[in-house]
Amino acid sequence: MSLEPTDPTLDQRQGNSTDSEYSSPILRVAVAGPFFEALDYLPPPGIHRAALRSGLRLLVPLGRRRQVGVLIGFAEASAHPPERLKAIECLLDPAPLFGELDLALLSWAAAYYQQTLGEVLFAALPGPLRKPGPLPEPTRPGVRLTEAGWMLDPKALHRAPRQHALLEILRHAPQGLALSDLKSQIGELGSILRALRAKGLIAEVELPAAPEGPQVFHPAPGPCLTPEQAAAVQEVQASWGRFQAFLLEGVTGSGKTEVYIRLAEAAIARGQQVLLIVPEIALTPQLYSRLQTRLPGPIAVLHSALPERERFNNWLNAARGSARLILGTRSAVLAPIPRLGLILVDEEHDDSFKQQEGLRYSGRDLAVRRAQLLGCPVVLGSATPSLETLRNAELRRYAWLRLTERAGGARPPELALLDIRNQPLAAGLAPRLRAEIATEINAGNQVLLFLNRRGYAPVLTCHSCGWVGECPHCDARLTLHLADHRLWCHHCGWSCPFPERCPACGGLDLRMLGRGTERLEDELSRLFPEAQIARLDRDSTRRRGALERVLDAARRGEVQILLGTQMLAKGHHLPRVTLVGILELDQAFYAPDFRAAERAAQLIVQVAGRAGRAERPGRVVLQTRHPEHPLLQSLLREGYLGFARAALAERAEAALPPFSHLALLRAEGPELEQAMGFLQQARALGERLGAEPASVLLLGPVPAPMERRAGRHRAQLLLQCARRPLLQRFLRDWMPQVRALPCRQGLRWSIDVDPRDLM
DNA sequence: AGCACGCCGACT
DNA sequence: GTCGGCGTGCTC
Repeated sequence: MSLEPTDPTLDQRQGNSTDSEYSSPILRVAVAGPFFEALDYLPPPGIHRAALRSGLRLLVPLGRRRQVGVLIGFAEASAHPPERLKAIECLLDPAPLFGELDLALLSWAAAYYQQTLGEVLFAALPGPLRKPGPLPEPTRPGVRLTEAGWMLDPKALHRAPRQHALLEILRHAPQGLALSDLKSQIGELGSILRALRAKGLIAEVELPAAPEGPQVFHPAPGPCLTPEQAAAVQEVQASWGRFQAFLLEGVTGSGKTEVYIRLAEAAIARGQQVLLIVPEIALTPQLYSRLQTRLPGPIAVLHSALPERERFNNWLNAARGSARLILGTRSAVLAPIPRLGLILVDEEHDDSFKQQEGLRYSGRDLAVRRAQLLGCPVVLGSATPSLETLRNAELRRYAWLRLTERAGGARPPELALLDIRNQPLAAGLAPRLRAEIATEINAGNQVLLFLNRRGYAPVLTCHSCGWVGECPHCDARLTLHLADHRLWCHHCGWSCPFPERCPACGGLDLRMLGRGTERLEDELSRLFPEAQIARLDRDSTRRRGALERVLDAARRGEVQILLGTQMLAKGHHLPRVTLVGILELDQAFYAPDFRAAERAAQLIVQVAGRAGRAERPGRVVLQTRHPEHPLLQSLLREGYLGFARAALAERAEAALPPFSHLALLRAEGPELEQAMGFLQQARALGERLGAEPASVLLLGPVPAPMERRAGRHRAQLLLQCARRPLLQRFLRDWMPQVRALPCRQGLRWSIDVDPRDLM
């Protein structure tokens, strides 16, 4: 029978026909591609209507290609010309991967962040499911005996007992055994496997993943809750089954994690799944092992650094409901979780929740939105809540839970400003800080020094002619790294060998100005020759496990001075530290970026939180040339909340977030004029949109703060609006027009809704 | 994003 | 005379 209606009157008849093929509704399908809305398809012939359920992956024809799509809904009619509708090719999954609420979240995210549905979808799907193919069965890596392995005389390996033992075990498992099972039987086996593989006795196999059914666990008992923790747990439990956002404001060491665990326990006991998102991959292993001893049932870890297969298995366990707790970084908030009943966001203030490339979204904000869609509680935890979350708590949109005591009765660190104007500095340290460091070291304590700049020196200059080393591709100075004797651009990654002579005048008097962590380490070793010094920054921790090694050494007390960048601020337990010195954070309080002061205050409090976590009291010394700065003063006198109050007053004054909402249109190209021209046109379109959304302010375009970066010239147009819905409506009307603008060669642009910074 | 179509320079 | 450069436009 023909399915080619060309006459619209035919359509009429077909609409009324009883033939199910003609009366079937339109399928709305999200496909990977530049589509901001779902595409309409016809059902495939010969498939029963009931088999078509939203959340299924489909194979759809698109142009002359076939693409993966996800069925997100049904419609009675299509806006697309009916004769041009195609039928879907086939179903790819036996059962839907996404539930209605998962899909609602993804569609909402695409619309809110002005991204294509496909982009959001692909961010939500693990790699193997993005390819057009049936749902692969989850596997885990294993080994089995080869032909040679079976033939081998067991006596042949009498001089390698461990290899022999492994072969004996494998003889009883013709299908092979999973590496994880082998490991639990004979411990570390990397070298044994390598040896046997080299002899051709074993081969790798893919084994079916163990079914992650409910297992019998005997969770370790937790500590007694403090009254504050108990109250927090109780208050969240009072809102089971309905939407409520909570700010869990807990000073460092107050036991926020214990509150998460108790809540997760309770949700799991109700048969629900729990989502816990954390800002950094580095924080997951520690947290994972702690959760594992306390919570029943499988935990699925989801982050991008996981091997693809493992990530896929875990994703599937989340999607099929067998994982009880999903622990992940921001992208985990997009994963389908059918019985999700509680969402926890740890360190909610952290910038890394906002993805900066490609799909720009805030994991934290999506977590709140997801809880709202689901009707469940969401807990945002932090010692230093973001100003927007504090504002929401102040307005009672979020319930405000506070943990003010440190668990175990540890004293909070004392914060002091040290005015370094007119002070003779050595290694960048004022005499008083040097003296305090010496005292602590001599008393057998640890000192932590924070300097947020890696490398040896941020500037290399010629004393004869004034030449300064600059990146050929960026508007930035080159940082000198002595370890590899090179100059590096920290913005684009370009580098060159350290010059022998001045490239401009040939002079030999090249001087290194300023100080990074590498130089600080160098100078400290001369100031405190007997002290063991360890440095933690991206350069020193490049090798796998280096970070943990240094932290372990510090915890064992083998290190007296620990110095590093903001890497030090992130949740690591350093109970022996009694003195924290913060060098050079002044720039942050005067930086053009409106969030710089907030970030600096958070950093100070977080770094301070490393000190005196055990029975030893901690002291924090902040070196500054601006001890009178009002924000610094409020932080010193009234703590983080006092700072936040002052900073919020400044934001209100300037109508900056959270008192307004922003979107940033960025453009970059080989020439600045192109980028500016594009934004100029975009602005003109916005102005013509005119009268009604006049409440949206268009500011710019202006060149970006660092105009040239990686050889490209960048500019930006800022949108500011007092009310989020108005800004959203404006974007909805404006962006389609912006997308239609001609995009001349080499020009790239992107829209960033709720930008974290304006750089 | 792919992958077509389309209209102008250096090759057999 | 073609092979191929990537500018423009479409995909339900």
